[in-house]
Amino acid sequence: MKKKVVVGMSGGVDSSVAALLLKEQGYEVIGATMLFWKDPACRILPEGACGGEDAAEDAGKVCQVLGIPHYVFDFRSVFYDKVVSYFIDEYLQGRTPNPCVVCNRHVKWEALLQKAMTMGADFVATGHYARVVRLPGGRYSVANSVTAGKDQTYALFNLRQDQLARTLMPVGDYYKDQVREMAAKAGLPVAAKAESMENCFIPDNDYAAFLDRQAAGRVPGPGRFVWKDGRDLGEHLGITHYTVGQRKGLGLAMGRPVFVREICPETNTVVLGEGEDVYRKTLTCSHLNMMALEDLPAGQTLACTGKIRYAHAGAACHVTRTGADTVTAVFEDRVRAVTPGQAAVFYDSEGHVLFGGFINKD
RNA sequence: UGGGCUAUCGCCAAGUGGUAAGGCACAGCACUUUGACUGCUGCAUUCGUUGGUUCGAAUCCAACUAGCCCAG
Repeated sequence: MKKKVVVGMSGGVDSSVAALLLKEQGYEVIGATMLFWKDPACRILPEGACGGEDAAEDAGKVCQVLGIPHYVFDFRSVFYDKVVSYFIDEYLQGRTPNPCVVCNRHVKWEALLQKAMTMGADFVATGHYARVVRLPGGRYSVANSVTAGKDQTYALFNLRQDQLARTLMPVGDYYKDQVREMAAKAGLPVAAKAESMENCFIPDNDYAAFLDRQAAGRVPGPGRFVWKDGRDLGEHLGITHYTVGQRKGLGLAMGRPVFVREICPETNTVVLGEGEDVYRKTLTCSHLNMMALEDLPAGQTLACTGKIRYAHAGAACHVTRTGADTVTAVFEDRVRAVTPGQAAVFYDSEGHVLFGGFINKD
């Protein structure tokens, strides 16, 4: 009997080709588009934004061409509870969230997987350029596909073992150009579609305005910009407008570039410094999720590569278990803008995700 | 209202007779399944105002205006 797989389809090329490949591989494929967000205040979603209505429309067309069924799942309320509210809370606490990581864990691989199971599916699939690998010890991990110009494993670090066991990423072995080619050859209407980018639920990318709308009354107002030595530099728009390492948008003419070094929600203050001041050698993180590594016993130190943001090449470091749910990483060379709220993901020399967590302010 | 100093893009600031550097800020684009970082491009026909000298002035002269400092 054919294995059944539900493919999360955003209406983009990658997930469309994922469906195509699975079909060719002999799976019984079901297309599924998830509705995440619909903001009545902004009806225009950019090309490729996930979770909008035109996403469903495009995905539907692709499914028609492929001759597979297409479902639309309304995940807007889970998405709000798990992703949007997390996003808001983090900003209100002066942290910088990564909604994609959280969405993957709690929506794409939780709500969707559940739905797929109730439909009798064996797997869930996506269009990520990554590979799910089963290690000799039996554990699952993800690795960057060698063909990927960019790494997508960072955003997947938070997936659980049982989720990975039921995950397929069929485009993980191809180059982007090949994927577009396959899409074109199969006559998929989305072959030439632009890459999706930026936050899918804030199409205009104006975070601060989004927070003002969504968390009206809870957003801390203007506060003070303070130099690293405590000197007052003027008024800021509110801590939700800034993130560690930020240079642009401060509105301060200091004669040279200055950067956000720290955000202090307790005092509603944003601490600034020179570019140099934003480098650090250590970080601690919590809310750990173990992947290739089953556990890191207390006190034990592990040499690995750490990434502290999506587009980070990775840097050599040593991590040590310092608490029940905390780990400290010491980098060989200082890393720029360690930002509370962002994920820290650790890899072995093969590029497998060992584990990861969320960076703390310390 | 005695004396001195200063007035160049939103901020800082080059320029001292030959036809407006640069930095910051800001804007746009590129990059990007998060925020950032980064890169590229743009950004004073005009130098407090009004006259004068000169072939030619932001640069010299005069008056005026504004701010700062020192005096009584």
